[in-house]
Amino acid sequence: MPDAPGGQELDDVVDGLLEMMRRTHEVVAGVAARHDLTAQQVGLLRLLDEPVSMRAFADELACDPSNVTGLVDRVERLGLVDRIADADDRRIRMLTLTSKGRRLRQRINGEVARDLAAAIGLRPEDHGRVLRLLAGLTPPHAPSSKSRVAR
Amino acid sequence: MPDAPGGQELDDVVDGLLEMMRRTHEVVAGVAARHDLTAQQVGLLRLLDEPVSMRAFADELACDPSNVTGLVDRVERLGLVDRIADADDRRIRMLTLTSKGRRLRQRINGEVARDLAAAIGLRPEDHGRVLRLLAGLTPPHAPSSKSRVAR
DNA sequence: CCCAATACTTGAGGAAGTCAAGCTTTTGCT
DNA sequence: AGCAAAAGCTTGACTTCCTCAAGTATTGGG
Repeated sequence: MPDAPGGQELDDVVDGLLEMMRRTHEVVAGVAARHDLTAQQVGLLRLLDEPVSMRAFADELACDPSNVTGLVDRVERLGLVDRIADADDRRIRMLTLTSKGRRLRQRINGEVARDLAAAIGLRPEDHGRVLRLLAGLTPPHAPSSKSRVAR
Repeated sequence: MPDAPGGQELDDVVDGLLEMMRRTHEVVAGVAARHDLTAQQVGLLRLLDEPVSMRAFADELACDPSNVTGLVDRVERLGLVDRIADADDRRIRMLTLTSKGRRLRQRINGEVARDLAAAIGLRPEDHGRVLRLLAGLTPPHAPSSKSRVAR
């Protein structure tokens, strides 16, 4: 028994979370496919509520900025977002939903919610419990300071 | 107001779940990187407890069999799995962990559990609550202790 | 005024995924 | 038995996602 106390329980929790992650991803990919998008493109739409610079977006995604360039290239080609030049700083391009993008985002958010609830068997009376749990977990998020990550 | 009752709550739950899944994925990717693997390769190791045919594995991953070919090519090159010919049906290749693969799997499972617990602020006294929740949700799978995958 | 840092893009390259087409082996039908 | 269909796997072409290194344009501090 080399396990720390609660090791078996922890393993079960991990298994459950990973299984849930797998299913969640399938749901998102399914909704995406229905609209001829990829899961990442749906993620981008979900994340993009108000305009954001490419840089900030890369930070949010915790990925390289050049990745965002490609991501945005593709959704821009679909007419879902625009790169709007910032008046004060001409280096900056603000990602902005087009009206088409805004409409699609709305629609997709609804479908994700519906399908996810169905996929994991989430019933309205569970909402409170899940919310309380999620609030209790996942504390480590920065208050608001721009955390600059030395890499 | 096209929203169903509880729509706002549902949206919050969905946001929270997706955020949690994002973090979970980061943890897995982090552990993977530490061992010069990709997140999918870690997923493969986690999933591969006992030998399984390529076909069955593709089903488990809900992906095209040709994808499994590539996936396995790469971990095989690393000496983590073998393709073992089935004696009864020579079309079938059984994916099997090498001893090196088995050792690494053990190690990685531990690290994922540790890092995931840290990343979402999971404390031992939460295990029960989370387990109950995960069991209550995600109905479409066998009740499980050691999940029997009879297919 | 200059040069260092910032914001973004480009290009090369790998991993992961899909589809269509192929090969080998098994199975089912008559 | 014999043969066609189906099953299991691989290959090749193609896309997306992702990283790193390098390049361009813009800004801002000394």
